[in-house]
Amino acid sequence: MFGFNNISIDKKSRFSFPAKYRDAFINSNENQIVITKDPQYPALKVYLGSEWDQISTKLSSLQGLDPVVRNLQWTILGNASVCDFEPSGRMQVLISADLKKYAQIEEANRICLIGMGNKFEIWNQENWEQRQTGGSLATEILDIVLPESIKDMSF
Amino acid sequence: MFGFNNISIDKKSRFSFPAKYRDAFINSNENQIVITKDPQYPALKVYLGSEWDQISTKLSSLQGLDPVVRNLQWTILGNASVCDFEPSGRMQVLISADLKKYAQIEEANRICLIGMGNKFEIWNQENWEQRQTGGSLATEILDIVLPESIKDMSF
DNA sequence: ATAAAAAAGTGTTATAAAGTGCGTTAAAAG
DNA sequence: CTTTTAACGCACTTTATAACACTTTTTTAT
Repeated sequence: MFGFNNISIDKKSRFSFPAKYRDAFINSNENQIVITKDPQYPALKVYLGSEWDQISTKLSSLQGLDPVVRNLQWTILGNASVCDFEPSGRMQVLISADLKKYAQIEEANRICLIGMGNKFEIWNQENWEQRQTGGSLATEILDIVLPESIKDMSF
Repeated sequence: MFGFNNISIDKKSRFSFPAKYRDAFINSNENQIVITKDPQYPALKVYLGSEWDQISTKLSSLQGLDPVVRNLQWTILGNASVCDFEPSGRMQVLISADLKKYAQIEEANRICLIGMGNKFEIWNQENWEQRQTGGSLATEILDIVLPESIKDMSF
């Protein structure tokens, strides 16, 4: 599941996955989708249920006294929104007001949905374009020193 | 699969692979083609499905908290367009509006398709000629410091 | 605490746009 | 001259989205 999609969100903050991903969803037997915050950028991560189970299990088992780990746990686990998902249906997902705000897509009625293989990212258009052209974003958090325990995780 | 081809794209932004590559496609049993952005130049990369599987698997497994890695993941994975491909048929492939724009082939109805062995590149004519004659392109991104993890990858 | 009102969430339908398939014409190669 | 290949045009199909209606939950006022 790859590629760039500029799609609309309706008045109730729902978007639909493009139809081209339907077969992949059906084949992987997913019936849940999880949206949460991206820990580094003003963007959202969208995981398939099975992928989320792995990540959340691993992340929540880590040593919670390390402040970097604890921050990741708060950001990723503490903001996750689990949605029932019917791949053979409309593949619609609601974005909560809180997550919209975090990704700065409050007023816009369009989002960029980026397929990254086993997960998706959701960006507001301006931020995505700025990232693509190498521009930096005010809110990005890059210079953290990662503890060994999460260096092998790919969120 | 080598060589230079100047071919047309139709009103719906589709091009067809030249017939001379048909046997090679049939022999390698490909039924998918993936187009994505070239990370350094305003051009597109075209991979065979099997080749893409290798590249995307490796790239998505890398440490996603490293900003250079993440940029490559965005560019290559996040812009990939997977097309069903029937080597015995018309071998037609659609170029998305977004990729057209990136490769600066918006208005033109011709492209240069360059066979590079196991992959192809798509250029707009002027950019290709400028590259061939040693000219530089405004948008090229060459001076990134690559992390060890991707130094052995050939995109 | 209860009822009314408002807000939030879910689902359906209609229409325009985008994508796909295929036949025909034009051009190139043998 | 015949055959193959590339380009074009059209019709059909699928997809995306906006508008609308309905249901559930939350809030507010009595």
